[in-house]
Amino acid sequence: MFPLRRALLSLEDELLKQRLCRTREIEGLGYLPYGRRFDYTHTIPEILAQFGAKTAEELGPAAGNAPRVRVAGRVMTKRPMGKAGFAHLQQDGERLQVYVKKDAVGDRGFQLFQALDNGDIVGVEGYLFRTRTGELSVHVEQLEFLSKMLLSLPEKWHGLEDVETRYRQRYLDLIANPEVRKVFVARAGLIGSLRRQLEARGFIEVETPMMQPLYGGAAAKPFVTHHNTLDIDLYLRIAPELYLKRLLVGGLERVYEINRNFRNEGLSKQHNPEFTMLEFYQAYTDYRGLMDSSAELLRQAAIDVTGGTEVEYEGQRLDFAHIERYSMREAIVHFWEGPERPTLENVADPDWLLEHSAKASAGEALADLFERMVEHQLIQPAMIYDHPVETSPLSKNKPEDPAFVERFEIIAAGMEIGNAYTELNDPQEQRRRFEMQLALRERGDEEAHQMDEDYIRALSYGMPPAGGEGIGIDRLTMILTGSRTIRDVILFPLLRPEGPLDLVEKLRELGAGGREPGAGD
RNA sequence: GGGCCGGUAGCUCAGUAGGUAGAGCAUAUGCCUUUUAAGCAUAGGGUCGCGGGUUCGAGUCCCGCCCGGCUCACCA
Repeated sequence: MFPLRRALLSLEDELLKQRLCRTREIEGLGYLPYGRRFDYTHTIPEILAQFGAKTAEELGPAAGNAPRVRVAGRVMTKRPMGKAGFAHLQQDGERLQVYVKKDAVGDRGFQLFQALDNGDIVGVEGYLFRTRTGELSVHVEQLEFLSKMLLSLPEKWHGLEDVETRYRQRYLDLIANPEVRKVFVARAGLIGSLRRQLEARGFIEVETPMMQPLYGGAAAKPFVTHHNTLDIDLYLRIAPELYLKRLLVGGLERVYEINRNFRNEGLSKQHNPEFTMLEFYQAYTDYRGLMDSSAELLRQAAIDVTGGTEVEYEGQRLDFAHIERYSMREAIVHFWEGPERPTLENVADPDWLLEHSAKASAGEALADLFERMVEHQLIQPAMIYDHPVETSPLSKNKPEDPAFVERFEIIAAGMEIGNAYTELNDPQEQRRRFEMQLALRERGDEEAHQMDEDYIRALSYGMPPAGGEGIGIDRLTMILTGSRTIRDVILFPLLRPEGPLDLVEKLRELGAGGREPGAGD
């Protein structure tokens, strides 16, 4: 019986088969196809930095004092020419050319060079020189094999363009598209900058539960999971806020956490279900104090990541050295989009507000108008302060106007990138706010805050007056790196799972020396 | 979830009016000891996202589905 299968190998199978043969060939030459430790003298970027400006004369005569180096990298291009050849090795997003000549590496070394495929990882030892065309290169005297690429590299000229593949196989994106690496290096730089600045101000980094029995600190739908031994449902946190403020009660007066939040909501250019937030809490300050300190935090972060305070984003220059401040009412009047620009009297008039929004209360209507008519107009970084109490269940009231709270949001490029307020520390008032939220919940608002009695208990032990702030790391990274979508600043953004790949089966078949178990004859 | 757009060789892309599926890169073989999108010659490589329908004939037209992108809704 002949099992049904395609008569010919597909191209992909053929490439895989060829490369598995190559693996045996490399073994036959006495090299490990998956090598071991390789001590290099320089990384490729180090070589380029150190010797990139040196002339051929400065590098020295070939056999003489030319700098000797050991470097490793992935073969990105290979140009064999008879009994010699060139290749570019890539490491840390940068490339260095190597020149491999049969006379210099010997028969076995040159056979290995001939067996190299694009994508393989090798180590070389030799001396630096400049080619006839002037390119800094390693004249290889010893070649070592470090790792085999069995599949094939994306096209050398266009790189990897397919967005879906870029996200699903980010490693390929990182190999093929050097600018992608820069984005993630910048992201790490942003987080480093924020940590350094906070540490310098006496903040300590803490970690609070990601799995919580009650979810709070934001208005969002949660993910639910289950702990078997305790047999309880837990929520992946939508925010760390209520835990961080418990730490204020405990006397950790300056704390911060940089970690993931999870919100079970839609995906968009600005939303990924898991996203990274910096939250920090500082005892004895208030939202005015935070406005000043976060202006400095952002200014310095922009400098640390981009080298300056002005950032180009989607054709606009954003200036992080001058962050304007508007009250929410002022912002609505100032940035109103469309006809019939309201006056400050209008936006202070509950009747006018309720006429212009479908929301149930004047405060919610104000916030609704701000989001609908104004937020996306705020391109330059801005702080919008004095939010209505209805939408801010954890913020402290303004003493002169209890319908408003001491809160501000940081908006840039039309996106909310931060949210901060003077923390409500009165347990009685907090209880009333939770009760307001419960009333909303009973009216069907799934995202209204839950009653968190343990949090009320913590406040009842006395929380110092404090200010707290959250900054969306992903969105800030977008702005500082010019990324149009949040998926471009998250290494592995959420996608629907793809179907079976069949790779394991192919490897099983080809791994058995190309024989197909059950193929019969 | 709605609307619009897309999925063709490993990669980047063409594919006219419905008439035997193409290019470049990559791969294989040969030549080539300073090339660089190396070059020259030759060759192989396709479930046209999946399934159904219309038709003598479908990559192309129709229907359903899968995956992705944009957008709207949602996301205080």
